Amino acid sequence: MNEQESAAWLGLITVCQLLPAALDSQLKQDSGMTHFEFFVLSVLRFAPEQTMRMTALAETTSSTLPRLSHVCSRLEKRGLADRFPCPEDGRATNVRLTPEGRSALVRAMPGHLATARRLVIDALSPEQLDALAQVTEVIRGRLDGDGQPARATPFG
Amino acid sequence: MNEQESAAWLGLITVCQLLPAALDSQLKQDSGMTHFEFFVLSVLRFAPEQTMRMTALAETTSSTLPRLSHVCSRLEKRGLADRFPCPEDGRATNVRLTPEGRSALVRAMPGHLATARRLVIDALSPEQLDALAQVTEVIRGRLDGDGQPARATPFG
DNA sequence: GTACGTTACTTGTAGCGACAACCAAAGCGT
DNA sequence: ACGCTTTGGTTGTCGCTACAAGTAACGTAC
Repeated sequence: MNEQESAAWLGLITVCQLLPAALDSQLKQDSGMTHFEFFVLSVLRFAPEQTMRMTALAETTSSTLPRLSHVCSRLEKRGLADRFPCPEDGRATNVRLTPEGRSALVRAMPGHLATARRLVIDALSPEQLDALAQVTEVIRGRLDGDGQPARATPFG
Repeated sequence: MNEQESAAWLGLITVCQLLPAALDSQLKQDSGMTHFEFFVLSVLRFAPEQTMRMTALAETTSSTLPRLSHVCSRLEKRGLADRFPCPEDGRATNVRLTPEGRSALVRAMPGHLATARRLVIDALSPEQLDALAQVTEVIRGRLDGDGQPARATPFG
């Protein structure tokens, strides 16, 4: 690894360690919820009927099904969401954002948005934002197409 | 948040969620250690005498002291590191990389490096790597100077 | 219609990190 | 020398996530 590469790598893993902690900390303190919980509620909010299947929700939140299941249990216990069996598929479960969930989300929004701006968005130029979006998209592609590929050349 | 901003933000938090998991998974599977443990060993390796104070190690690994303490306990239990009181300061503790720790690190290196290349480094152009290094550096600065500032204007 | 495999979730367990409480040694003022 | 504060670290508890195992419903082949 040359100097440029290790600078980028070290920077990335450092941010990956610190940023989630900072987001969790702010949301936990100000709104009593995890960043992941916040994210789940956010996604639900823009779904039709504020409702989604567990699998779909897990996919769009880049999470695993067990994790989401646990999180939904907590949200349900707090009255922020509720689950009911899917009418069309007896195996599936639907999660729905409750009015309380929606209002909790709305209350949490400004503080979280301010944090996002302060820590990241307002710190970067438009060009840097663009570059960040591109870079993260590329990495996301690699992470999705994971498993054990490794060889990318057509002659592998 | 405009489209550009939300693309960058969403991309970043997604990567922050997936990348650490991927790194942990690979290292756990192939070498039986966490990415953070690997990182700690890596830092120790290049310290004089392969030795560092807990506080200094916590700082350079961007971690908290309690966390590092727990991790060092585990490493010590596995014989990869050992701790001894600092001669110059009775309050302080020194951590040292053992020969076994060094060899475990060396064994884990190639696989981890390959993963880093596959998921991130080889996926990006030199310009993108540069941009990534810059962006993460800026964010790191914001995260460090955290606490409760928020107001940056001289008239705040 | 029944056996088999797959899909969709849930639950239990174990491990790691955050936070707070704690203890001990230094530094400092008097 | 004596307290007070600060610094350096450890320990205990709780909450969250990963992983594995379990359950239930669906689809399909026979």
